[in-house]
Amino acid sequence: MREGSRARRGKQARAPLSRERVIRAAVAVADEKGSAALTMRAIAEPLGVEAMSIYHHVSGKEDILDGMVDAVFGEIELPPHDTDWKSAMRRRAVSARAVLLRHPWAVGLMDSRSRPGPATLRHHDAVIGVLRAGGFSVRMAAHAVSLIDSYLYGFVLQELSLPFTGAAEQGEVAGAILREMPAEAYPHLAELAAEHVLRPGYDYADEFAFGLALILDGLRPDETPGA
Amino acid sequence: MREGSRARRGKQARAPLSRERVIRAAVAVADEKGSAALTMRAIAEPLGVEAMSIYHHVSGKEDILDGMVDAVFGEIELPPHDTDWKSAMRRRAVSARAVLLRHPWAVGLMDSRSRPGPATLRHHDAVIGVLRAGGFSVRMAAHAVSLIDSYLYGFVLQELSLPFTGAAEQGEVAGAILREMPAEAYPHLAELAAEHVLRPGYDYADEFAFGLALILDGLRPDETPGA
DNA sequence: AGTTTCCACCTTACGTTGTAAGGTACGCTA
DNA sequence: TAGCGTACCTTACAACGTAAGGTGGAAACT
Repeated sequence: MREGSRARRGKQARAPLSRERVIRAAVAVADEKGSAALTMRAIAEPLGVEAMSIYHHVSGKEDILDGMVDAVFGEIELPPHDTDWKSAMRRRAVSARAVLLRHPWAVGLMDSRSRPGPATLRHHDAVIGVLRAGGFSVRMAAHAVSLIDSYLYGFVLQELSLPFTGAAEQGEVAGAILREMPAEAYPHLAELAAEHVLRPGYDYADEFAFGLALILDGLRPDETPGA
Repeated sequence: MREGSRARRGKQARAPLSRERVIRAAVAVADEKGSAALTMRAIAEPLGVEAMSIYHHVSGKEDILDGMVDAVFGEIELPPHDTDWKSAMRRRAVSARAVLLRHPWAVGLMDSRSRPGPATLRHHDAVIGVLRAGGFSVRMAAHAVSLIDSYLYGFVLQELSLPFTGAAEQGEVAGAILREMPAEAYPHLAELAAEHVLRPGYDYADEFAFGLALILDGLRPDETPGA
């Protein structure tokens, strides 16, 4: 029995590490310095600790990455239960996109990381739950989750691979790329850039709502006949 | 004038390197050993060359990664011009998915890589071209491309993050995960697993067609009114 | 022909990475 | 007081990307 052994009176030493504190620090480093700067030494430093000390609380870097992905899922707003499934799915998707943009390294980590954490499982469980409550069959709920999440992750992936983030910058960079791109070789790309992307007010982020609406309107709780 | 200086008669030495040969070798290494094993030394070895020699033909590893992504786009079948836009888009998407599964590292490289190569540009140009020919306005074509590609990349991303690849393995691993997952904590997940994913004959790959059909059926060439 | 240039590749070396192995100091229990 | 566990540190190593400079033979000029 060693209950209460956590008590830590007097001698105000540095708070002890924990898996959670390590992962939180890792998320902060990745957010601020980028995922390439996410080294064990960089994680340890803001914790006031040497790199090797981390290994007493996580099993290795892979473990940290798993934890980071789960932490991100924990930030995503669960779909609300007090509306129709469509509004709930939309809210969840919008929240998820915001979170994934706030942690740009997250989508990149998602492939290669196949062991979901508790927050991830709870998240998916809630999403399926809302669909089931909305009248979706198990099979249709599976279809819907796959479709919505594919769109979500793919959209963010594309958004992140654009060489800019704000609508302001957008025109500049796109214009520069377009300039060094032979317009006669790629006429449709050139047309799309000139008449759409480079127009003032264009923001790729606006595309998200279009696709999401199309998908949600296409989904229906009742099994599609003959499928 | 040094035309013809490429002539290389007699003395059958090792064929000289080139950016293209380096990139091809890199693709082969990533395909066979995984993207983690994609080191300069690993790329050099099958070329019969030391790592540093590569730097005479590419500017660095980033350059190789850019080239690899472009090579992957080059493998994707361009949408055919001799059918309706919907069939063409479907064929292209199916081909793209096959290629991305053949090179599992490609989706992961796509974010972080923002300078598109010629094959990538030609690919996108052809896709937009088919949509325009099908009656899509520039604006609607942009919507459609964004939507379809988001779904495509996102679907493959999810497919790759599954800890298995064949339908056979699928049941086993999913069953194992489910066993160590408290069913009462994630009831909907458990239900979905038990009644859908673990059923014989289930294959996540089949989901692709469902979402793609829904998206393509939701798209229409004519501008949506009021948008 | 002799000389020079140059190109393709190699050697060596450096700083950084993840992490294995083992050391050290403090506080709890006996 | 003795012993031990916990929590952190030190040192060390193989492998990474790549900077800097070397080498040797074929091509190009005189």
